[in-house]
Amino acid sequence: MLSRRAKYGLKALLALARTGGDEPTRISDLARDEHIPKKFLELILLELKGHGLVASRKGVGGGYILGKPADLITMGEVVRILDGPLAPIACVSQTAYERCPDCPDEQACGVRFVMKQVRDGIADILDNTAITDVIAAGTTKKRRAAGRRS
Amino acid sequence: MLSRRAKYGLKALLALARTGGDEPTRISDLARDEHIPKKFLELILLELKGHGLVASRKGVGGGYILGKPADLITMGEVVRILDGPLAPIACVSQTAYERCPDCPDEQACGVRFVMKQVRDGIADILDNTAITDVIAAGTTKKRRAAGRRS
DNA sequence: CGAGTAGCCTACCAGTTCACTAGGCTATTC
DNA sequence: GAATAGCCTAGTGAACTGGTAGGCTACTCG
Repeated sequence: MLSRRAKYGLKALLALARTGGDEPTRISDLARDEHIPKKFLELILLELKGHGLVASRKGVGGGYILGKPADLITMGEVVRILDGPLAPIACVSQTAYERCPDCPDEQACGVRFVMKQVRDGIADILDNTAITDVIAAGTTKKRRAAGRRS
Repeated sequence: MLSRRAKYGLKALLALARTGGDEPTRISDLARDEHIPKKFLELILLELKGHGLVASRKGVGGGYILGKPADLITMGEVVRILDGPLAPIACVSQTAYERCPDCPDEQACGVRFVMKQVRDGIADILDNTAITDVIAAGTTKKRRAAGRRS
């Protein structure tokens, strides 16, 4: 499950990427346009800033801009920051591996076997989709974006 | 995230499928062998029974057996029963669709666009993997089970 | 310089979910 | 009819979710 935190964070980043320039966007504008509770968004952006995905300027004329090129920000990165590991179960996570206490032989575990495939499938999509890809798909959305991935 | 409920449920079903026959297995045996809290497993099996995935017999010599052929029980079905929809976000769910209140145009939503792919990826794996497939993969696990899916 | 703006930071909170546990009831078998 | 094994309802503590509140700090512009 994608939390609202992650959903809001993704929406905000997409919005920032769409406006493009180095003119910062205020939290309140972002919140209004994307229908996100302002104070909550504040927290989310702060966390994204901590990971360098966005940068901010204070005072009049301040706000947020992207912290690095939009094509270097992947959906996977954002989701991992805001929601933690992509893996449905810790014993198949690349970034937060932890073994199940109740598993005598990990290699023989059927649940793990299947969930590993699921994790790989999710990661394959999210780590290979940058926010630029999403925006591009959006602008050409009427004619079924084919061959989306590199 | 896969809850423990779902994990335990899957493990129990796999165990029941492995023993195969029509000799029922007791909850307490299942719990001991699979390292699952007994009372918790009881609840889980009860729910699976409600959906016909397992059947039970009471009294001496009683216990649980599969409620239908193992090759007709998919991982997706089990996860949906115990954990709800596979979709990471409700607006892309097939079984529990719900529109986001904060989305003016669903077709244009970038988050939805990507999460739809994720949902489809997850469903493709889980709905096409029956518990027999998992067991088969386990017995041949040393030589890299290739071409797993139909 | 100083007023206003806009982000920063800490704290708090209600509601829900998760992972169990308790304990009695009921059906079945021998 | 006693033992067994599943059925069923309830409860519970801890963690997480999705916010809100409110003051502080940095920055800009006149």
